[in-house]
Amino acid sequence: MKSPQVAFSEYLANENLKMTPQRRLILETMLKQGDHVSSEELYARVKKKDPSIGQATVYRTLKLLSDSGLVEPLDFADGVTRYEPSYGKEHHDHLICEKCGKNIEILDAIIEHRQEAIAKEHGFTLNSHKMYLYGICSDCRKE
Amino acid sequence: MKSPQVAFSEYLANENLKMTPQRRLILETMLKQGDHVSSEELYARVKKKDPSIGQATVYRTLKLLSDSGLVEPLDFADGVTRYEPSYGKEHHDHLICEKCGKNIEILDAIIEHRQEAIAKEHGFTLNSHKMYLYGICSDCRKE
DNA sequence: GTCGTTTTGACATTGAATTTCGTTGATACC
DNA sequence: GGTATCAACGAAATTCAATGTCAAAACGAC
Ligand SMILES: [Mn+2]
Ligand SMILES: [Mn+2]
Ligand SMILES: [Zn+2]
Ligand SMILES: [Zn+2]
Repeated sequence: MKSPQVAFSEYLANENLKMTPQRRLILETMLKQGDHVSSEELYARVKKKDPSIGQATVYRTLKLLSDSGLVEPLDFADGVTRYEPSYGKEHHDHLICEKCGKNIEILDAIIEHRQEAIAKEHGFTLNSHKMYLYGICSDCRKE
Repeated sequence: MKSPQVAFSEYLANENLKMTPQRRLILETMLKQGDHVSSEELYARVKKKDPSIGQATVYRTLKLLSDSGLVEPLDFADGVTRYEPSYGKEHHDHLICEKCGKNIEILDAIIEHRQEAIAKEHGFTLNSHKMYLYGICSDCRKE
């Protein structure tokens, strides 16, 4: 399997776009950062390495990373779009505590299978899905 | 089962809020309109009946209707929050064509059951969930 | 009627995300 | 080397849904 960096370079080349130091740094930071980062949060982190970078570039690059499938946009309903590295990673959904924000990654074969079946029943080819479960975790329930 | 109008009045009374002509009209229009309306769209429709109404009132009333459980906010990822009447209606999720926007309401007992089970496995009490399936419908695939 | 509270509509403000625009920087060709 | 071309950049302006502010109006209690 190609490295994310190579996959991104190939995507850019394919779209007649260029790999740049900024794009490289943003991808690098995103991969290190791990999960569920907002554009603002990523911008702050990137700025430490390269204070001259603009936040429009971070927004623009996150869009490129989404389009290329390297990164997945998430909607935890907290007012900002968050992202997680998705290249080479198994798909998963999220179980979120509405009180403390705790976020558990879940994957259920039965659900995934039913989603495909439902789409097929209605004549759809399924491209993607979003599923978020919202509740209260055991820690928060104790209080 | 109470009518939505009565249920809303009772909710308002319970919260020490008042039923007003504007709130009545907005609820009435929402119920007639049916499914998947944005606040702007609803505002346009309401304005025809009462041109003096302000759109802040529509936003405010939609919030009340959400809080009271009469209406459900939806996120079809098109940049605006949409709403549908939910009082007395069975919960459902959505299967959306990414090309033509066709929107099919779905409900799968197996999925709903698994969602509960997953939450329980992780010690969560499940409050709600969002599930959207995105794909291409058969009509759009023909072209 | 008066008083006190809630609601309203007009308007201003917020904040994430996008767009604009002049400059920078890489690549290609000579 | 020089220079023409064009994508990409950073700063700032703009967009747009949604929320907040505020003075006036409506309502209810008395
Ligand atoms: Mn995740
Ligand atoms: Mn629906
Ligand atoms: Zn919690
Ligand atoms: Zn379609």
